[in-house]
Amino acid sequence: MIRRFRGESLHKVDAKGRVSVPAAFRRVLEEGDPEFTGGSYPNFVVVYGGVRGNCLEGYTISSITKVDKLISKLARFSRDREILERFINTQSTYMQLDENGRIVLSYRLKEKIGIRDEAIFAGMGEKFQIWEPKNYQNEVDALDSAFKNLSEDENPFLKLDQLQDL
Amino acid sequence: MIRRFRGESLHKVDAKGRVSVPAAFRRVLEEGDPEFTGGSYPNFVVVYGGVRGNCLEGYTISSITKVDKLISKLARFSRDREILERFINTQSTYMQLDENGRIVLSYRLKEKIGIRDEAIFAGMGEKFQIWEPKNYQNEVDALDSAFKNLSEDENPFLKLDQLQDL
DNA sequence: TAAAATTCCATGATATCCCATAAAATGGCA
DNA sequence: TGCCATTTTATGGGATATCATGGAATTTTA
Repeated sequence: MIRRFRGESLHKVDAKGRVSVPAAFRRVLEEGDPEFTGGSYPNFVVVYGGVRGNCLEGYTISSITKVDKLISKLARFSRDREILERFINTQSTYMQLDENGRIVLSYRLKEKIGIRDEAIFAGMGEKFQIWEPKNYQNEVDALDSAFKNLSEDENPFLKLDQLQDL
Repeated sequence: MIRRFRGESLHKVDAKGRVSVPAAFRRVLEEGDPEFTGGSYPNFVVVYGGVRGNCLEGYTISSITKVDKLISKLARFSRDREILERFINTQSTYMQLDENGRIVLSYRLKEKIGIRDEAIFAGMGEKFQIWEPKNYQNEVDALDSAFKNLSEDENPFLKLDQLQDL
């Protein structure tokens, strides 16, 4: 089975910025790090810039490697490549779980997404997101109402099955 | 794992031009120098000419070697090759980290990119850039607005997914 | 030999490691 | 199926190592 990031949970962020990564997510990070062995702790990548400036996004090594390889196919000095590198490499950082399954959010990262002493982790399949709780609730509400306002043929659930037919 | 240059950080440049290279970048430089051993300090290459005259670009030995090989494929006396060699070979220099993980930016280099007493290091995957902070902010803003003004089918993120299909 | 560059040492700040504990989840097993 | 033993999690505190930076001493070089 290829595990995916699923579920949401709330965690304390202590004075040093340490926060536990949900245990279920750790399993996915371990599977997604080719160099992970029982004795070590998995590496992964956190992207903090990009389209959504209000949350952090965590990627396994193998899924970010896929993205990196695609970017490397673009012409070395092209504007497109520059934009993507800026969003995906410049505005990201490697992280490693510590022995207790935690990571450290630097002051800069906390500030970026408005986190003080609590964080919400949300599974998004191939990636997960880290949100400040209030912002997260707003995001959920916004998505909810956006969905309700869609017409029948805009319904993404229905589009899913159309994709399958191709 | 093949580490890539990720993240951005601000560092002081002292009167002698010394500046710390971000610790995370040092690891990449070490991995990218075939001759690096535990006891030594990694060599790498800084390009100061190139497409953008307003920042320096740092390459690991192995990634600059890739670029060199690409250039070598061009016809020996072609204008293209001459131009590229001028930018990548002539306008570049070898550097080595000192024991504290610093490099020295000569007066000439600092002047070239307008640096006084602070520098921003930005990870760009296979290379990293060194910027004067204000110029860097301008560049980021310019990229941001360039990105925002793109039409749907010009979006480099979406182009990535199309690449995936190839 | 004076200026410039390089090496060596010092230090405060930050990040990392290591241990401790309580709560929760898991797993027998009668 | 109810209870206890064991493991896993979530969280905190203190010790230690690394990092960023400055200054002095030494070497190079022009």
